Amino acid sequence: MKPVTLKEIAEKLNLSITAVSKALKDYPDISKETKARVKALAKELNYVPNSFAVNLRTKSSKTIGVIIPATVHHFFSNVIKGIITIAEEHGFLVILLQSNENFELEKKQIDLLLNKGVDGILISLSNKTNRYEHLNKVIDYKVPLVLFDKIAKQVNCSKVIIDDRKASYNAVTCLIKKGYKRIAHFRGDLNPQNSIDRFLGYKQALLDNNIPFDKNLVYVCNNNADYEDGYANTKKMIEVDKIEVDAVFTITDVVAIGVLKYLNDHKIKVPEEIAIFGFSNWFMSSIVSPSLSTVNQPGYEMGKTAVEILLKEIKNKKKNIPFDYTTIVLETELVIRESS
Amino acid sequence: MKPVTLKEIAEKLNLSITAVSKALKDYPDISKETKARVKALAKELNYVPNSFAVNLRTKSSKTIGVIIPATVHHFFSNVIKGIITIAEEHGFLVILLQSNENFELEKKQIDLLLNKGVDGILISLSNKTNRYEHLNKVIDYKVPLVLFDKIAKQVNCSKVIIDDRKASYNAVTCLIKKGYKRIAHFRGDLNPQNSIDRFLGYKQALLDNNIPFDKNLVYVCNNNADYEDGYANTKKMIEVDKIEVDAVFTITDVVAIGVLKYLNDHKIKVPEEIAIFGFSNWFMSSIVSPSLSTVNQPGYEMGKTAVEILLKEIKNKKKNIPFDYTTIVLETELVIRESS
DNA sequence: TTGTACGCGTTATCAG
DNA sequence: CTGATAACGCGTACAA
Repeated sequence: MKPVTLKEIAEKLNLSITAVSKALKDYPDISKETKARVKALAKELNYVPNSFAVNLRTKSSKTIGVIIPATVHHFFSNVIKGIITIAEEHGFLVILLQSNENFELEKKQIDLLLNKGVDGILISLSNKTNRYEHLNKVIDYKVPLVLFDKIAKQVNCSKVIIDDRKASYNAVTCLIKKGYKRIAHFRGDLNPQNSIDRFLGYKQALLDNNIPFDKNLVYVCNNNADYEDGYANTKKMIEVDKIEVDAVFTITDVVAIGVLKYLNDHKIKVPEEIAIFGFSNWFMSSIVSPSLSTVNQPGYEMGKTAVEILLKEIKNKKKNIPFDYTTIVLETELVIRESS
Repeated sequence: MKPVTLKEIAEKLNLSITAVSKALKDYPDISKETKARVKALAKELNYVPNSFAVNLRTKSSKTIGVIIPATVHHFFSNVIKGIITIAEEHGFLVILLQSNENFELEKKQIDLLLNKGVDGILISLSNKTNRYEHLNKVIDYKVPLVLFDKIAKQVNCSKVIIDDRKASYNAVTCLIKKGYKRIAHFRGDLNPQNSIDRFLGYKQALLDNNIPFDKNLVYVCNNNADYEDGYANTKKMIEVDKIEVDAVFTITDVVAIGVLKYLNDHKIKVPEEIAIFGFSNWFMSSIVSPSLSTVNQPGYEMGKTAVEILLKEIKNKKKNIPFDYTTIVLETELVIRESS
């Protein structure tokens, strides 16, 4: 089962390697007849080009690298699916790396991908990332780069995001319109843009509706914004801080489910006593009781859009066509359910 | 920012390319002095070997391919995390592909990986896969192959699994011990080994405890064994078929959550009227009310074990050390919670 | 229409 | 200790 090479085909057909190579690629300067002979034999022998050699020659690998903070989040699973699917349709394979919210690891992984010779890189930044030399290095190397979801505005490249601030503003406004007045916010880490924007949207919505902003109503989810954060923060808010609220707006659905669990466990009625509003539209939020109001965040589409931009940049770069960086903002919408 | 090559270093140092190459790889036949000079300059110029060239020369890419049916399942997310993490620690990168439970796609993806020249392949089969030429092709090409989770016994290669039959047997036995007698089973598709084994475990547990097997108590989850399946099957069982049961054992936690949702919606008390037992120990099963009894299925560890075996086979193959295929069976345990 | 010859960047063999 | 030289398999400008 030794792989067949151009050379072998050439020998069997008494042709030069060049002729065979050209014939297979339908160069106009090869006779129809030889093309047919070559192709027939190639098919018969099951010829496939050695991609290592092709890579070396063409200086491209038909491979893109993807770095995400975590795969286990349902949102990222969908993004990945979008990326992989579309990339494959265009003949590109995807190398997946996970930074685990670790800045140092993220830097190392960028280097790994660069050394591997990927044709482009897609990345969603870790929460800890606050310097960008590694990304600028990618740009210096002229390797197309697209940031998605968790981005840094300072970096000069294409981006795919949602308008976190607006989405968050709309969610909180919706709560206010329904009469909720003391709205807590369980925010994410202090560093990520995401988390900042959602917080700012929350704040703005309050101010625009003449509700004073009260920093005591803001709790930080340090534990990676997961279920525990929601539960623990609710517990602290109610049992320790004895703060009374009539609604909670969370950075994430999983956190919201933590809140819900606490409230359910303590027979606090949702939404009568306290309403909940999540973010991301994880499928579980439609299943829990009461079902959760949330913001729909299009994961698959984000992945799809990000690769599409990346592939276009890769193509343009190869043809030496200059291109501008774009920032695509995907639409989100409110999903109103029982919890608000 | 042009990449530096061995040649350039050689020229600047008035050495041969060979000497430089050897120096960098610490060959014993290069003087300490030259080694030092070469390494110093290499570091200064930021030399990194061109991996395309290395691949071509060494006929290996330090890359492994992974095919899974779906990323969105929490279980597979964990497996992937295990694979990626361990592979990276050993200097291997991972190309991820998703078959979407589609046999044709799976075949195509195997070819893609083979053509890419990955050093090994890890695969969890799609539910539709019932022929194995594509896997045998991998073996013919002498590319190390490890099956995990959804495997085919017929294929001659290493495997990492859990003992589905035993796990299932234990779960059902546990239900019986607690006094449940009419236990329904919501099984998976008819084809996958997984699904068959869990069904057989269920059946065996009944027989061993003198409970007659009743095929009317078995429902198939055709819809990819997800939430909808659980809900719809419960509805059908109760409303249409009017079958009375005192417990339901499901192929998966998500299905179990569907069952739970229906029962909660219809004020049927869990576990007093109907008990539920799931499979996989998804983190949501500890959060829903009542929390779900389930079988813990070690995803991360499965991924980790599978790559470790694969990497060992890759290494042995390179050194021409013969090796035997192994089948590792990972331990599962019952997690008893409120629903049973 | 076909073939020659060279280069891609590295590694391996062998001679000095 | 060091360095030619030959692969690895393919692509392409140029010559024939």
